[in-house]
Amino acid sequence: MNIGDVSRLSGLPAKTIRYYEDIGLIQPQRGDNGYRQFRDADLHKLAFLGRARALGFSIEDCRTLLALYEDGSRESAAVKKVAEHHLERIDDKIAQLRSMRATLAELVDACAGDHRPDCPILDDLGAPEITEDLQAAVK
Amino acid sequence: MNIGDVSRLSGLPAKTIRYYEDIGLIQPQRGDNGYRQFRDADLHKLAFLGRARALGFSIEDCRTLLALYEDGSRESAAVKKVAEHHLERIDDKIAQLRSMRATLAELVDACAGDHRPDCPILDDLGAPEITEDLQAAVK
DNA sequence: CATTGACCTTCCAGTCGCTGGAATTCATAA
DNA sequence: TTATGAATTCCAGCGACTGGAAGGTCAATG
Repeated sequence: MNIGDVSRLSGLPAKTIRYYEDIGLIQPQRGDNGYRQFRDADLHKLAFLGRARALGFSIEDCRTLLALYEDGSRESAAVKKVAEHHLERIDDKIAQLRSMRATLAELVDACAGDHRPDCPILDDLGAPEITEDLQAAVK
Repeated sequence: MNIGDVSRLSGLPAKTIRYYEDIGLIQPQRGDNGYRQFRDADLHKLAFLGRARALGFSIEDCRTLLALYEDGSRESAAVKKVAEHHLERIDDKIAQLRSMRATLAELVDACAGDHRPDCPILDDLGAPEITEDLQAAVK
């Protein structure tokens, strides 16, 4: 199989596949013409990588997971540890985004969004210690 | 004020402040010794940028917001539009992360995490079409 | 006056995970 | 033969910084 075929089959761009070879995630053989020759095992690895990346695992995590995948004597605890750690990072990120979202939604709600210049969003960015709530509390 | 002072006051690393000057977000003056001289207005801008970045706005959004902030004749609709667009991107990101999280949590739950090699996480990454649910459905 | 140490400067390189583009070669069909 | 498409390598760029090297400046101390 040439790179175009595995690209179509795995759903990964050819550029990405070459990059994965560059960083040592896969080692496809080469034909006489210099073209990469992919076997089923290579395609399988690429599909594995595509799915791990879709779950948000970093490339280094993917490298680890792939090694565990190929190691018949692995302990599932090792895999679970990687996944749990990643899960925590995802949770952290979600929490951070939700906090941003909450603040931003409040500001968007408070903004008239008309032709006038008055804008609670800019007010907050310019001086967050004087928010509507605080102003209300002071009055 | 020197860069160390504004760094402490704004909470932004000095490196970041220099970077913001590089990309034209701020234009501090220079003293005879070549040191950047920050005025209150510069500090104010930096604080504004720090808060906008903390809400996840891109640098280009920040540039836009700063321009609107300094334009007394802006329309709040313009600000709101930027913020709403950003809110949508945040929502997209949260949705994507939650989807990842759900899949990953399922897999982590299904994994014994002991000394044995059997691992539903690797099974799924290796061949997602045969998940536990599907296996159950087939049986 | 010399030295120390904190602070400032610029510039270059690296991060992460690709992605785009240029220049070139190879394969295949009309 | 020629056109087209697919493959190759290499270099550069994205966003938003961050680290580090090499050197200049400042204030205080011995």
